[in-house]
Amino acid sequence: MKKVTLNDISESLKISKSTISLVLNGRGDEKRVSKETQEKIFKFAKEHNYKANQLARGLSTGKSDMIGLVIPNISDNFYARIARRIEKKASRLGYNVVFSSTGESKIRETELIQSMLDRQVDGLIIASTQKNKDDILRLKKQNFPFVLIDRHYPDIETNYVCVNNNGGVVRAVEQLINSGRKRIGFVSLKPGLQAIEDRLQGYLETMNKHSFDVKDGFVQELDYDNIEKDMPDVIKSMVKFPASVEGIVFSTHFLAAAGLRELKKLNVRVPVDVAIVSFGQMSAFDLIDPPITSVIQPVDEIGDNAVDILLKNLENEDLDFEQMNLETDMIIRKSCGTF
Amino acid sequence: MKKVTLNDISESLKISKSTISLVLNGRGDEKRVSKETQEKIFKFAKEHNYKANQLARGLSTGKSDMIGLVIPNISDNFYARIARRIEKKASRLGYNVVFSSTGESKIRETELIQSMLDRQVDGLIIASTQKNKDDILRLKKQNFPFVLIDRHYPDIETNYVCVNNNGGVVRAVEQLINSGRKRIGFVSLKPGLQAIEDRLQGYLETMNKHSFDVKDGFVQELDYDNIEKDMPDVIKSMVKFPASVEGIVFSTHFLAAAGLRELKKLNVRVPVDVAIVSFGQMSAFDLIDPPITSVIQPVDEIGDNAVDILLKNLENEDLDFEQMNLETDMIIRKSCGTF
DNA sequence: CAAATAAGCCAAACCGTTTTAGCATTTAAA
DNA sequence: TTTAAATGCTAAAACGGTTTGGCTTATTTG
Repeated sequence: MKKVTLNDISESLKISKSTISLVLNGRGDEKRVSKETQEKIFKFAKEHNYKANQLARGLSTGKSDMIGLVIPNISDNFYARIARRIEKKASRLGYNVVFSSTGESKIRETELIQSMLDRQVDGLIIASTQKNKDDILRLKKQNFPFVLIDRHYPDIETNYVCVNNNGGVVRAVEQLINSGRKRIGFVSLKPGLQAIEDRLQGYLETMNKHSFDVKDGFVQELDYDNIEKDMPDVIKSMVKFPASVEGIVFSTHFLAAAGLRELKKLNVRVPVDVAIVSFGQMSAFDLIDPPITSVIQPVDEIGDNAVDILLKNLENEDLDFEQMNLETDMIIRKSCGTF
Repeated sequence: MKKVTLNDISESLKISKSTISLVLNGRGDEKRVSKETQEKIFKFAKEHNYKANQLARGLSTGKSDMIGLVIPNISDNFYARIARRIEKKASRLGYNVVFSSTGESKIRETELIQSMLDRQVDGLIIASTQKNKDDILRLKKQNFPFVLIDRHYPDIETNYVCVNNNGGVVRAVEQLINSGRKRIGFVSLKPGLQAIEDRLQGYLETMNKHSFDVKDGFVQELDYDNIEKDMPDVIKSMVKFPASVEGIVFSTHFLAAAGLRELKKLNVRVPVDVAIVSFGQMSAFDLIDPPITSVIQPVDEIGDNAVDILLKNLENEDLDFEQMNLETDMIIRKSCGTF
C-alpha cells in the first residue's frame, strides 16, 4: 500500500496536479474549479486516503509548520509542564513541536539550535543555557523568529517570557522573616544564569533591607552536575556554627528536595530548627514532612505566552520585541514555620 | 543573510551540484573527486556556513531522520524521563524527535500518528492509549517501523518494551502481607489499559494465593480525568466498615500521591492504620511522611531498548518482532509498615 | 455580431537535495 | 598502435508538493 501522491491522483483522474493541489487546499472555489471536478478530486482523495507529504510541502512553501523547543531538560517537571502547554497550544494551531534537551551544555545548545534550523523549523522557543550569546545574536541578526523562556539575556533585546525571580525570592525571604527568622541562608546554583543571579539579588536585597547580616556561609552555590554529591557538606556547614542558620531559601525545587533530604539525615527539625522555602514547586511538596512552602512559577502562562508571541512573529516580520516578567505566586505550608 | 544552497555553491564555484553534494556527503573519495576540488568545496562551504536543507534532503532520500514520540502526557514525569532518554540516544545517532501528548484520547492519538506520518518520520515510538487498535494494525500492515512502550496490545504482534506489571504488583502485595496485613485494597484506574489490567490481576492472584478475601470495596477504580474529585470518597469508603483495609496498593504514582493526601486528611495513620505501596515512583517519595514504598519501573531501559529496537528496524525491513517485559524493582520505605 | 468577460483548467517553473548513468580525457596494458 | 581501464566530473531525473500566468471555450455585453 504505497503512499498516494498528487501525481498518482493526477494520472488516475486525468486532471492536472495544479488543479488537484488547489482543490485539496480549499482554494477550488477561489480558483473557479467546477463543483463536479472538486467532487471527483475530494472523493478520490478520501477513498485513497491521500495525505500531503509535509516535507515536500515544506520545501515548496518554505514553511515546515514545526516549532523547535530547546530546553535544559525535558525530564525536569518544570520544563516538561511548559512543554506540554506549548505542545497543546501549538498543535491546536497546526504546528508540531520538535524538542531537545541541552543538559545545560552550551555546545549542545548550539548543535541543537542548528539542527532545528536545518530542519527548517518556523520558529524557536528556547530556555537557553545563557552561555550562548553568539547563537542568540545570530538568530536575531537573521531575523529568525524566536522567543526565550525562563531565561533571557539582559544585554540582548529579544522576545522573552520569564518570571520575576527577584520578586519571588523577596517574598520567600520575607516569609521567613515574618516567622521570626533573622539568620537566613540561601542555597543556589553556581552563577551563570541570570535567573539565578536575580534570585540571589532578591535575597541580598531583602536581607539588607531588614539590616540582617549575610554571614559567611549563608550563601551557598552548588554545581548543577554535583548536587547530590555536594549537598551534604553544604547543609552541614549551614546548620552549625558559625553559620547556623534559622532559615533557608532554596533557589530551585530540586535544591529544596535535596536540601531537605540532608536536613532530615542530620535530624534537623524543620521548621523548628530551620525553616525553609523553595523557589519553584514539585507535585508532592504538599505531602512532604513538613509540607514545603514554595514560590510558584506560572508555568502555563509561560507556555501560552511563548507560543502566542512566537506565532505573532511568524505572521508578521517586524514586530516590536515583547518582554514579559510574570509574577510568581506563593503557597504557604508548614516548612516556613509560619504556623 | 540568505541561506546558502547547493545551487549557490555550484554557481560560485562553477562546479556541478552533483559533485558538491557528493563531496559534502563525504563520498568524494569514493567517487574519485580530486583533492583540489574537494578542498575548494569544503572551504567554500565552511566559509559560507552551508547547511543542507533537511526538508529537501528528506524529500529526496525518503528519510527524514526524525522519530516521532507519541505519549499520553509529557508532563507526567514517567513519560518525561523516558522521553529524555529516547531523545538523548536518538540524537547521538543523528535523529531528532518530535513528540506529542495524546491526553489518553483515542482521537488525538489517531491525529497525532497521522500527523507524524505526514511529517515523514522514519519511525514511531508510541505509548498508546490502547483504544486504538486500528491505527496500530494499519501501521503494521504498512510495515511502518514502530515500537510500543509501556502499553502494548496483547492480541497484536508488534515490537514492544513494557514492564512486568503483574510481577511488580505481586511484589507490592507480598510486601504488605509480609508486614502482617491481610485486608489489602487496590486503588487503580478504570480498565482500558492492559497494563492496568495486569496490575489488577497481580493483586487478585496474590490475594488468592494467600487465601485472603477480596471484599467488596477492596478494589477501587478511578476515572483518569477525575482523580482529584473522586479520591476522597474512594479513600473514605476503604478505611471504614465494611471495607476497612489495613493496606492499599496504588497502581500508579499519582494515585498514590492523591490517595495519601486523602488518608492524611482523614487522619489515618500511615502505615500504622493503613500501610501503602505505590506502583511507580515520584522523585520526592523518599521525603514524604511517611516515605513511600514503591515499585520502580526501569525508565532508562524502556527508553534505551525502544530506540535500539526502532533503529534496528529502520535499517532492516524484516526483523522478527521484539517483545520485552522488563522487570521492576522495589524500594522499601516506611509506608509499607515493614519497619 | 464582434468584442469583452467569465469560467474552467493546465503547463511549467520552482523549492533544495540525492543519485545514476555516462561523457571526455588521460593513462596503462596488450 | 590500438584497446582497455582509470580519472574526474556532470547532466538530468527524481522526490512531492505550490503557485503563477495563460490558454481554451462559453457566455455576456454593447
